[in-house]
Amino acid sequence: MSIQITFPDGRRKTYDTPPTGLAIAQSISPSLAKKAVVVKVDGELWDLTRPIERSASIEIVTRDAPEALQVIRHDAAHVLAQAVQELYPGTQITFGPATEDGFYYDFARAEPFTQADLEKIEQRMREIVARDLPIKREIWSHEEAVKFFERCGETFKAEWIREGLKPDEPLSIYRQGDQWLDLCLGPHLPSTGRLGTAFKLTKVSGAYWRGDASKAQLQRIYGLAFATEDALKAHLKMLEEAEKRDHRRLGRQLDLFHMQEEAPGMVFWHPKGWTLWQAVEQYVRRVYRASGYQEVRAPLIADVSLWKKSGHWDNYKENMFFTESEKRIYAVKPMNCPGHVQIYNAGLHSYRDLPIRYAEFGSCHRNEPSGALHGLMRVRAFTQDDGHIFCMPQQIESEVTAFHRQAMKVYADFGFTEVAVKLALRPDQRLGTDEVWDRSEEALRAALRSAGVAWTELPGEGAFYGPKIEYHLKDSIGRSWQLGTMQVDFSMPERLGAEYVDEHSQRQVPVMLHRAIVGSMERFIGILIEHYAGALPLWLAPVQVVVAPIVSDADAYASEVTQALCAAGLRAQADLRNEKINYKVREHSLLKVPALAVVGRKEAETRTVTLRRLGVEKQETLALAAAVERLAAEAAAP
RNA sequence: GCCGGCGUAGCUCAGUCGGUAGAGCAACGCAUUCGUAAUGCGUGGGUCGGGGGUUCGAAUCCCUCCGCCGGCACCA
Repeated sequence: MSIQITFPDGRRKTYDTPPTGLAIAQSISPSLAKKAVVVKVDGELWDLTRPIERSASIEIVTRDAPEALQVIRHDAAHVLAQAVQELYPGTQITFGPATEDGFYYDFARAEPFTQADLEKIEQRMREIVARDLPIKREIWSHEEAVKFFERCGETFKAEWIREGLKPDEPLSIYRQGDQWLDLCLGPHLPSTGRLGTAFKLTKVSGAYWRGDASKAQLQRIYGLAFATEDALKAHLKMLEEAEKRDHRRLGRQLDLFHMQEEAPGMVFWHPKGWTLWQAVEQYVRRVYRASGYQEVRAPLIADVSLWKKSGHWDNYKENMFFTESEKRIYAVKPMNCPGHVQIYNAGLHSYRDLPIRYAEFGSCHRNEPSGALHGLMRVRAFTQDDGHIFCMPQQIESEVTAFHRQAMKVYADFGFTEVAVKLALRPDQRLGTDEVWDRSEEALRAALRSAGVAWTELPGEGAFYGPKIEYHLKDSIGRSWQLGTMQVDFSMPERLGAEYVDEHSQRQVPVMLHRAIVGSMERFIGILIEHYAGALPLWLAPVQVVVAPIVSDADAYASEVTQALCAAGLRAQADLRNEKINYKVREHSLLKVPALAVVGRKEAETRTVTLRRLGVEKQETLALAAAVERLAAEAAAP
């Protein structure tokens, strides 16, 4: 028997007996063996202790390699599980994967874990690391594994093996020390000591068994884990910084909006916040016009009969608000599409008129589950930059690609470049035949293909009336939110009786495209605030310039400067309070005002202003007219 | 909706063992006119999220409702 191992540099070595990754590393250098985490065998990550029984190319993965992190994190989850079972006998193990910054493990236990428990558990984890228990991989048969876990009272594990895994496939079991083991795909570190100390348990929460709300609720423990202490520290620092960018905190600090108990999930916009809103709205309105949309406005409530016809009653009523008057029941609109179809239906349309594009800053109410609400990101009352395109099937692709280009331009104008594109496919609860869904999904794929973008697909996540392209952006703490969307809908136009007359004088049903770029104004503004940490670019800033006199002798001139700035279309304010300039600079800096125009006696005499930009200590003194001109030019919307 | 945590002045927060609520900032008043991130002194401000209970007495203990926060589920 001869096994040929190829190294990354192309060198080869022949072995008589199957070597392990650890042995190979050891033969290269003891320090490499010490740093080794796993071994990559023909591109696949293997345990260092697993014999390599065939010729292969290998690469030793050390703890500083990016692939090492997921192994370290996954190991941390297992060490957590062992610690919990040692401390709390009777607790069942379920699943515990690595996450983006650490790991979690779900346990079945009647008593929830407390913060004090977390400290004890983390302490025990450190002990398990110190014990440096060997981690060994074993292969068990399906039947053997089910029996074993049932005998131990691990009913969740046993259920998973019975229902989630194929009976004829052998299973890998990882034994950690003599006592503890878990079913796992691996790979793992050779021993618990290699996990290191750069981990920290962070939070507990509930989680449903197999992600299903109708099944048992488990106790999830989350942790962070990194290769080094420094990396962990850096991550904690990052989280602290992210908290300062939180739009809920900044919304209060910058006096943009508030929410209160009487209107959960609904926003009270303050003057400054509404100014920001208007800046965004006016920008989007220009986009509407430039891309051939006609702006419309539909009622906020309509008789339920309309929502029964549209399919919302059957598919969406859990999320709708209702109201009643004179024995009629009305629904508060959760979407704008049926309203736009009514406007479309008010006239007769020729195929020559298509595509017809309607747009609306559509105010929608959705009765979202209370636990889903989250600042401006997830609300119950929101306004969409909604639009519906009525077109013929052969026009779908060009409409979708044009929309895509427009959307990417809008995101770039607001400073966003990292937009994730996803394609959400047919959900279980839906309208229309499979054949129609095939067509709709393929139409969107074709458009994305021709736009030349990369996308990921999300099976089961489409709207009940059609598949959708989703545009996602991340908030300050890395949560991803859907902003824009483009959806193909072959169902609703027919249900609501939309028609056009084709070239043969025959009535046809148009296709409807649902689209939004910023998505919800609320969510978009939340993302904007976090993206800029409150320091909005000049064109969006609620207050663009504050004119601050140094002495009251300059008050009159300061008012004149303010008027000149306002006359040039700038949002300018004078700060005539009897405060020192230091105080004013500090306060307006904290309020993230992008430009400060300081005027003292000197400026008043020479009719100049001294400009100071947010966060920049260097100042520049220039003639009043020149300053106005410069700021006005800079404040122009893209 | 589910699990857990939290709710005290406009904001950020303290409040011990159940003994009748406090700080800083902000606000207001007075003084100060000052050149780039906090001028000084003084004053007012609270149904301790709502309701109920235990107790001689509740911010504090118990029940319940509401909201918020973290996660899960949901998310056109």
